[in-house]
Amino acid sequence: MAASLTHPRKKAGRRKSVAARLSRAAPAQAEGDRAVRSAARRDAILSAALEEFSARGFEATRLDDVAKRADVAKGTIYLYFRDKESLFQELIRAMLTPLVGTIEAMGAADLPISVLSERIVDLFVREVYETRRKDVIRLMLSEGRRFPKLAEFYYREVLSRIIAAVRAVLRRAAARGEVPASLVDFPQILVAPGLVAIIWSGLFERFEPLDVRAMMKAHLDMLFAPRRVV
Amino acid sequence: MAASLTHPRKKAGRRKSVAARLSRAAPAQAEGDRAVRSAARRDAILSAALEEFSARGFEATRLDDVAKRADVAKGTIYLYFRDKESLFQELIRAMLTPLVGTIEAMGAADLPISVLSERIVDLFVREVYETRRKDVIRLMLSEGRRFPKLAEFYYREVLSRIIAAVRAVLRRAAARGEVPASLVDFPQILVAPGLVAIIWSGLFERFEPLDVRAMMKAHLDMLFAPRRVV
DNA sequence: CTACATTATGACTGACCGGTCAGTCATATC
DNA sequence: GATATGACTGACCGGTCAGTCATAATGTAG
Repeated sequence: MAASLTHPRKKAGRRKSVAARLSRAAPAQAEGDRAVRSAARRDAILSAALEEFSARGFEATRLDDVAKRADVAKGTIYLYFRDKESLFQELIRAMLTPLVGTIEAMGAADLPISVLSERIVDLFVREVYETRRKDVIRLMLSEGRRFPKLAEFYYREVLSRIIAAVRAVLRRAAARGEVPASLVDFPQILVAPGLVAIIWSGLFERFEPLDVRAMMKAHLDMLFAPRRVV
Repeated sequence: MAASLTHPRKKAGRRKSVAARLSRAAPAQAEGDRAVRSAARRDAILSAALEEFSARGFEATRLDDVAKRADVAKGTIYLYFRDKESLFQELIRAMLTPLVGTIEAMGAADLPISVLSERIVDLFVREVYETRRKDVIRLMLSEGRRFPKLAEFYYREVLSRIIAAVRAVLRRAAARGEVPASLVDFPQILVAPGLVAIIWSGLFERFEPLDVRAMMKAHLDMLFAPRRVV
């Protein structure tokens, strides 16, 4: 499965010719071939959906457009997903679930604050901000409210685990006196500027650009600065 | 116009009877009476729109429902607003514009950081978080992307002025060494937890409640804590 | 009280779109 | 070569809803 979601929106001739080409190329794995092509289609649909949903939002996205973009008939979508909402949720799940492991891994290594700070910024910028995940998170923020199921899934499977990992790191750092203890109570503070940057980039970037890296760095420097008084 | 936006959703009999009642009650100010009733209707519509929009989002909100809630026929809405989008934008404008003055006023007084910190939290909680403005800001975040005009208006008339006011305060504080200089470059950091709290309350409050006051307090304490090194 | 103006109404229209399903055709199987 | 399979298609249907407009109610002036 492992959705690649990169499908480069090829014009492509009729499916006929594609199939014809493939049929002789790999006659051995008829079974596997099917599965592969099926997964590819699913990915194409998810990728098209990502594009459309993040450009227009859930309600305004037409499944006709998703189909067109994925080079697929509308009916095909319904072979892979129960309905529009299901497609939407699947998209978010596929994009955000992998983040958890990455972050938990980072939390496992017990690093000094100075290194950690850099890692956090890097992880966020490279794995989220410069990625389609930025759009997916934006979608989550915008539409989550109208999909309680989705919000719940996201909280249970993603957010709560990320929070737990971050807390663990913060707790150790706090014990060493590297960060204020109250940060352990509100790990949200740590990521707040990241979220604000995502929002800002969608709404106001064109009026006033924002240097995410610099902002996060500045923020972490403030949080992690050595104190006179604890 | 000064939209009150509080209209308590009265069932109310047919307009006929209301008018009949009023017609004898205040015959003197025919002119003023009209203007007053007209403004009241406008407010009723805005108030109903706020309710519906913030419950369902822009696209999913039916003008039929807004009309019903405002105790008005659908056509009446079109006497006061050009179209659905116009109603939406007007709503946001009416709710958020007043904030600017309040914040600029706060910025004018040159207060020590300890007092200021408290004021900021208080202002946010009392004027936004415990208010319908929270919902309006949520709407702005969710839908702003699909209304570039709205985002631009909001940036020009509200955000940029708030940022300017906040920057002025921060600059003075930084000069006194009370806050890190980099905070002047990224005033967004100051409000980031407030925004996160708004988002959180909409999506995850039911799983894990969040004490906004405490979080903002904690955050500001970190930003404003005395440093060993500048 | 009549005539005219203003304001309000809600039935109606037409575009739009999610979801369906009868039919097609490439491929697999015999 | 003949037959079976099921992935795929896209025209179509039914419901929805923003926006319109003919009509009605209310208010004003003479």
